[in-house]
Amino acid sequence: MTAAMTDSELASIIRLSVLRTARRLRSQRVNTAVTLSQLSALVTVKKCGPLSAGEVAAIERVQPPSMTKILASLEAAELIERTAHAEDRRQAIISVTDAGRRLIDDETRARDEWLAERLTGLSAQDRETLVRAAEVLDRLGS
Amino acid sequence: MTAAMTDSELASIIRLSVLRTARRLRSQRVNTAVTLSQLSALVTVKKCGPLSAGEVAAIERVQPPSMTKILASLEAAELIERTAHAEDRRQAIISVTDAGRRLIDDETRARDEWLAERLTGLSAQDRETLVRAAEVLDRLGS
DNA sequence: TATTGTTATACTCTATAACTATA
DNA sequence: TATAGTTATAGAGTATAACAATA
Repeated sequence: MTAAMTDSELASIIRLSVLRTARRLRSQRVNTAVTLSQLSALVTVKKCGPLSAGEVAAIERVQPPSMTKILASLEAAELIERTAHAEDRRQAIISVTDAGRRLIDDETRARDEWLAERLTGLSAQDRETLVRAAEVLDRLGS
Repeated sequence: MTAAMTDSELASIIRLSVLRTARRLRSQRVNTAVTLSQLSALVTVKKCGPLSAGEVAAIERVQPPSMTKILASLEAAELIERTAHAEDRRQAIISVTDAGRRLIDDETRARDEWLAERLTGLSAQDRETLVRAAEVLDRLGS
């Protein structure tokens, strides 16, 4: 039956499912320290090493002005820091502070509680499906 | 390797993937007739038959005041209509108008274009994974 | 009193347009 | 001129608290 599904039908199913799941994840206000968008950017900087603001925006798939705001709040909270670029004074190299690393650990754990609880009830096959789907979704946009 | 993955690790992967995909889907401003949240509610009313406002909010997993706004805009655009409930005058029964049905067809096609384009490039196995993942995700929150 | 829904308000998220500083 | 980033502004999306109407 999946074989008979058109791209448009498949797209509709995925779109609605992703939208609703994202809504539920975003509404998990477990800890008011940082928002989900801030946490996501912070994780990216930690994972992908020191980056310029533009590079973080590209990876997170938001426009530069949106990232400016996110980074400003992270910097104000001393979760990231900026150091001068050696050759280009327009750019600043952004890296995660020790406090940022600690917060990622705490916040990720707290935020994932809701999701992890439900994942516990899944079969090994369902879990495998989700891991593969995450990989496929990430590949879609690149 | 998936077997060795903790719930928290799995949750992180899914959370980031869903967040970024949702961002991309939402930013698809292909047609300014309705927003993605409005379209989603409209599709729900069409699919699940005539519903009260509270029922739509529950299915869409938003709080009642959020749905009030969404429904008000849909009604102003004459995409839905309300009829009195036979027994309970607090409720109004919401249904999709003919214009609403036409808009769903047009808008869904336009919005899914971006996604459908990318889905075309996927293997049958990847498509199958996405369909199954959508089912698992929908099941998670219920 | 309990339930359904709305109004008032505020905050998050994100975008586009215009601007500054540097290359 | 072109590029990296920021500031200004606005609109979408959603929530909580307080309220009104009806059961």
